[in-house]
Amino acid sequence: MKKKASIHDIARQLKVSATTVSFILNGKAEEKRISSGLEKSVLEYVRSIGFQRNQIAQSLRTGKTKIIGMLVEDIADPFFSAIARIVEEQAYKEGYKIFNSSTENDMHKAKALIRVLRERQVDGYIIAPTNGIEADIQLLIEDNFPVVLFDRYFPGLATQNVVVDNTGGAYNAVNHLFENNCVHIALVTLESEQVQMQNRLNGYLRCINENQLTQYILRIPYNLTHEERAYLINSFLTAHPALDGILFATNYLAISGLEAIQQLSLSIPEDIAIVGFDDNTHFALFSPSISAVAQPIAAMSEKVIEKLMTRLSAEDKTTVRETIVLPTQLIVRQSSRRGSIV
Amino acid sequence: MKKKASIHDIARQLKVSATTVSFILNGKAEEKRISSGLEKSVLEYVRSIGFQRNQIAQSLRTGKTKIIGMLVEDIADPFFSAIARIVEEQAYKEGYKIFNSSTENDMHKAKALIRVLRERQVDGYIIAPTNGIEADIQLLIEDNFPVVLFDRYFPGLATQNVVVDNTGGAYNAVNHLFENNCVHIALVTLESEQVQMQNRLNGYLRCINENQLTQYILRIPYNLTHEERAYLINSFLTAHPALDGILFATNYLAISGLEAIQQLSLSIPEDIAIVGFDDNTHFALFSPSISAVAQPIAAMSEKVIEKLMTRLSAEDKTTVRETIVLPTQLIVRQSSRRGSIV
DNA sequence: TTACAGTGCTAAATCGGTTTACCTGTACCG
DNA sequence: CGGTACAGGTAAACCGATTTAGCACTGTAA
Repeated sequence: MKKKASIHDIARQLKVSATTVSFILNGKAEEKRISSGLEKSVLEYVRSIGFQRNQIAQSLRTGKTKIIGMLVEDIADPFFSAIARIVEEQAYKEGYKIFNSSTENDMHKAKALIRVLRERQVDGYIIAPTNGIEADIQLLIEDNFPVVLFDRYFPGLATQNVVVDNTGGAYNAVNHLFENNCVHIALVTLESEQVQMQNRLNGYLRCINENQLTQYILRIPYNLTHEERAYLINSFLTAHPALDGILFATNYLAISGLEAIQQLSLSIPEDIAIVGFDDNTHFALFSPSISAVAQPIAAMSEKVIEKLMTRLSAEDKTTVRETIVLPTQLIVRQSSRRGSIV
Repeated sequence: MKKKASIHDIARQLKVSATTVSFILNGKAEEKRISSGLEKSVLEYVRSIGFQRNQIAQSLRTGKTKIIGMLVEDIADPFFSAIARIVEEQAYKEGYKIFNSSTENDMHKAKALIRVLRERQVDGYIIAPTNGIEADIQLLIEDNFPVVLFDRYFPGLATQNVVVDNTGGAYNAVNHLFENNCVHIALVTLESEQVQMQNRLNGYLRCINENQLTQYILRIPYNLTHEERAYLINSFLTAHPALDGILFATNYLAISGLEAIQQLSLSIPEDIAIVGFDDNTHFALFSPSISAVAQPIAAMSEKVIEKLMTRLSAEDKTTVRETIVLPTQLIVRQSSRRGSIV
């Protein structure tokens, strides 16, 4: 392995000091009163040997790694991977790299990952938090790290948060089902105390109560397989034959629900109308196509990285507490169109 | 921001040398003849203050960052994100983190990303290469970096490669269509010289020739939108009304193809039978469900990381050239079942 | 008594940058 | 001529770990 040239090697070759080379490479030639002749010849030499600075050494000295730690639920989930993609791209433009990790919504994994990220000296954090890591995040804040939470957050923490209007999105979806002649509308959700799930539940309940309907709620445990979820939904549908509309609180619950509905040979939307929370590229191509509450993924990602970058480059290191709520959009497709009551 | 404790701070507190602390923290106490009493009290103190070593400093000194650079085509693509997930998990177990970046199959982006990863001193590379970066990878090899290519590779390079049997997979898919009574079978593929696409083409051609069928090939440029692709496929189908079977060479081509077929109101599989290359969780839920050539994603990911880890921990730094070809599996669903010729 | 081995521990160099504090020489001013 | 300002640079400390070489002491055998 060829030994890589260092700034000192360059200095030696050109018979100048390493300080000078460093100044020039950092564009401080003028500020530090290096003659433009010398500047030019150093830059020329640096280019000619294809020098690349060692970022590790730089990080050690400056205390800045230009790395952002990101914790998502599952990087293979289309929602999170779409966000990761945009965040990575924006960060790249600012010279940052991302350490991305999947928590699987497991608090112990999340805690361990935060620990690793701290050892790695990341400059800031983007986290879709699991339950039970409130204290760990509090410690990050106390140590003055920029932290942006997204998708869900802890109301008690002084973080910057970027979420969607889960309550409104769920309300609109249920209301849409009601307007399409559904009167026994169920919510299939996760057994989860996370704020985004609570809000989807709240939106559902608000609409149910406003219209004096009966509530039907199925709570599915988090770590089940697709088949197990489909089985539970199947049983639920069988137990409540009156159901004529369902809001699925997540993307993959909708997928499992479709499976169950197929098993029972119910037809959509005639027997039962459905809407999913969180849209999916494929929903438009199912037949019938699936209605969904779409989250503004690009806008979310950009807000997340924008907020983090602002904190990272801020002189003022005081913590900011701010929650940005982005609107959802109900995309009506075939699965929920049954002609309105009128 | 609380100043984090360093190994020197610990040494000062305990009135021992930093050397001693370092030895103990690295489990070399016995080897370096540190008394077990001292070892215990250092470990105790370290635990009590929740000390975390600075990995940056460690990396600078040892020359190992324990970071792997990974280049995929698009981290938001389900194929790549599924692989990224497994690779990340395995790497984590060995104490490695991953820098993941999307090349968008753009050679300039890929080159720039490799440069960044080098500056960041990553220990090894996992790359789904784009065209035109053969030379850049060659440089990595010359500098003795472990490099594992996957999904596609350059036959001329001394890398370790993990790919699937693209030729066989395509052959089987076409053969399956033929056995299901298709006689005008098209291949819808990308305008790409990459080896995996060439091999899918070869598999198609082999089966077409063996059975003396006519070849119909549509090559779609790489960077089109879903709508543009659907439009091209629509025109192609219109121009060749005799077609009764299609193999789509990628996941998203199949999706765009479905759109085109819907537009033309053709019924699947009666009018036209289809098979996609690369399976998708949702294909089973379409109606009709979509047949696909499934790639062994878990096996690929594990091979990739296993090969890289072996090279990383090898004493012997000589380059290994090896290509692992994993089998694909044809998953027959409704979209291609039309009763055989018999 | 000397020499040698082993025990227990540490000083200092090192990795490759950045940054602070200062040095030397020349020009200019009054 | 003395003093000041500025141009053009550099030496050395520093970031926080690892690692090499070796020091001081004790015990033991010749």
